[in-house]
Amino acid sequence: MDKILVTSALIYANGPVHIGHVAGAYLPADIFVRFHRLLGSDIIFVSGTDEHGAPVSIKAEKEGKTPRELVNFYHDQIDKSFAGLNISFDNFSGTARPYHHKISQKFFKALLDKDFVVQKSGQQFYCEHDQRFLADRYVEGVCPFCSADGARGDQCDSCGKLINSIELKEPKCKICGKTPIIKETSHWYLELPKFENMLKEWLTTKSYWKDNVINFIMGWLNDGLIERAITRDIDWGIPLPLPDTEGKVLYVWFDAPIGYISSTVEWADKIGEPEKWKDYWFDPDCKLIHFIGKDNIPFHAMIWPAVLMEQNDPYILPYDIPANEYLNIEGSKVSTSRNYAIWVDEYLKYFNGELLRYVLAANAPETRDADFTWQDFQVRINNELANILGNLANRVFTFSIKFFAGEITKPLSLSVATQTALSEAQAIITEIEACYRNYRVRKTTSLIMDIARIGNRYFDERAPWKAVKTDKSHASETLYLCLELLRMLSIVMSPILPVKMLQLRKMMNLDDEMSWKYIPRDKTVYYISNIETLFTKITDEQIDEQIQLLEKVQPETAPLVHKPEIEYDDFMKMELRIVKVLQAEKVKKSKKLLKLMVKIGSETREIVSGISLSYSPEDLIGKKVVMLINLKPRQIMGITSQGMILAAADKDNNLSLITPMQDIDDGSEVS
RNA sequence: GGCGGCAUAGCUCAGUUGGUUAGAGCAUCGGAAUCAUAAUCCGAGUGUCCGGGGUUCAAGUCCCUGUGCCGCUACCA
Repeated sequence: MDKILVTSALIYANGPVHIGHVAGAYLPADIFVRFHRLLGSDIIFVSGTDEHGAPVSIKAEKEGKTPRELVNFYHDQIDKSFAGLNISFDNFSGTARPYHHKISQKFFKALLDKDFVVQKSGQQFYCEHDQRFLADRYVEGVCPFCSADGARGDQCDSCGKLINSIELKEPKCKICGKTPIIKETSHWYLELPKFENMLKEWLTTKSYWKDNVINFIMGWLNDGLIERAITRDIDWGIPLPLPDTEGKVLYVWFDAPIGYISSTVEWADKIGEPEKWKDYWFDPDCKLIHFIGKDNIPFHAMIWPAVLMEQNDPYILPYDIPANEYLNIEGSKVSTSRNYAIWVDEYLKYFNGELLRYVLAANAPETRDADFTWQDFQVRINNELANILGNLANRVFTFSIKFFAGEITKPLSLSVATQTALSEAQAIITEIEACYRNYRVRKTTSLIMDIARIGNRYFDERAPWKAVKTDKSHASETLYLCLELLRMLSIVMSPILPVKMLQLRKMMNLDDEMSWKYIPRDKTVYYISNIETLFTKITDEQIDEQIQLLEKVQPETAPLVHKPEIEYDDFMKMELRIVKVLQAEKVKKSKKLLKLMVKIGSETREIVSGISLSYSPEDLIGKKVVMLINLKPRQIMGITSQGMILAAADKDNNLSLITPMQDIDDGSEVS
């Protein structure tokens, strides 16, 4: 018997769940787990919310809550969303709980004692007013690269560039708004280079992994690994288990995967067998399987195994990491910051969770990004679930009741047509089993529908509505086989539609106990009663409503971060002029840069501008734009840039050059 | 610029280690049937498998190259 420990990626507890999360990490895991429960495998399924880190603190402060209150709020909301989708975790924990703190500290200590974690000092912003070090995201200022406003300490949203936070210009503390100072601090680093060979060797045993996972990791390994800081200076996190380290916590990406363990420990406690978690985590025959989205590959396939390798306890390493791709919505990428997503709690206000399970299973992003459209949702529900499957059940049930009082017994012998239909179905079921094992949910779904199609075809060919008038046993046999198919379907499809399949079984007076091995066990008599519609159709109006909701989504207008007031003289220091673009060409070996020759009245100058993604050289030649003339020249890709062209950038970094409304001579000053 | 991925029917996608005439569902068209949620079933058509070259008896599949899109990464305002 297989022993399996399944995890779904911990979800960040600063917002709700969207269907992309579900399609990538939760539904495939749940289907896999439910299938293995049918097989009788010894399997448990854990996950939880990732609750630490600066984004939680910042959001909590904005909403006037404590981090714990915020995290609890979202934990509950997320929990409800998963319940609405019938995701059957054995335990769904959170990383702010004592279990997790204890274990994470132990992990850190083990690595520290073995010198895989080392302390190093460096410089960081410190706010004297708030008396604490400021994590990257707690500092905002002017980007040192693009001079955009509102860049965070770790990254500038405007140019997308990663920033070494102390290089941020005009830094401001995000809590009090005051200017922080630079102060010496120290952090602990995970020495990943020491793991390089071990990881490479380990990965060679993973030939059965999905290509996307292996390729991604080998790319990183071949580039060489670098040490990474695993501590931060904030107060919302797991304190370091060391003396004199007040204000230092473990960085989320270090502690998050440990959440799988602490969730298992919590589960063992809940069932009253506190040591039971070791049966999984310490058993070399237990298969540890992480379901994640592709953005999580480096952590799960590299850092996490490295951390596990050097523990004092005999932890198992991941057996498989079936990472899924992304789910787009109506052809566009999900963007949580722009609120372009289908949130599960919203979805559940309109439709049954089982319907989403079906559509996401049928269109799972297994090998590449998939596209979710509401129209496809409607077609799949109406055409496949309602018409093919639901209607098969309905026509068989109503017929049975109408002509046989709902009682159908097994015939003494089966005709050739019946045997053929049966063996076709059995062949498909064998295939389905293999697909479930290999996480091929998409294929599984279509195979299941094929069984229902066999039922419909067989029913039509046998025409029981005619036979019932002349040969009742012929009609009865037809119904019997269809009921058998429905019974098999109720088992085979239960990992995908657990609740609907129970509902189906109830109408057939079958009990809730299901097992894969029961599939071939035919019933001698069926009693049909209390039939109801399994799947109702979705109307065009309902779909239009959803599409409109999606289109209505307004970009969340983030609060503006203002710079300090300046004097008129400060402004007048800038020499802004209209210039005419004479020449423009792409800078070789660069993706974003254009080299421009511009005319400023009597002068011409050469400048480099990072606008290539929004403008091609032909767009620019002859155009008049605004330029900052007296910016200190700078060498960029071997070219001296003597100034800066002004352009506005939106959230997605689409650029728009500033041009004069009416034609005006180049060289004209702007003020 | 480097690394990786993707490109197949009107749409969404399958195509296993190269091997008959490249498939499914949806949509479209024609027909059958009337038990059923107007549901079902049968039949039909549709393809420069992104372009170009190569290896092979044989290429959607392997190699090279070009184009387009995506991701990571580098330079960068």
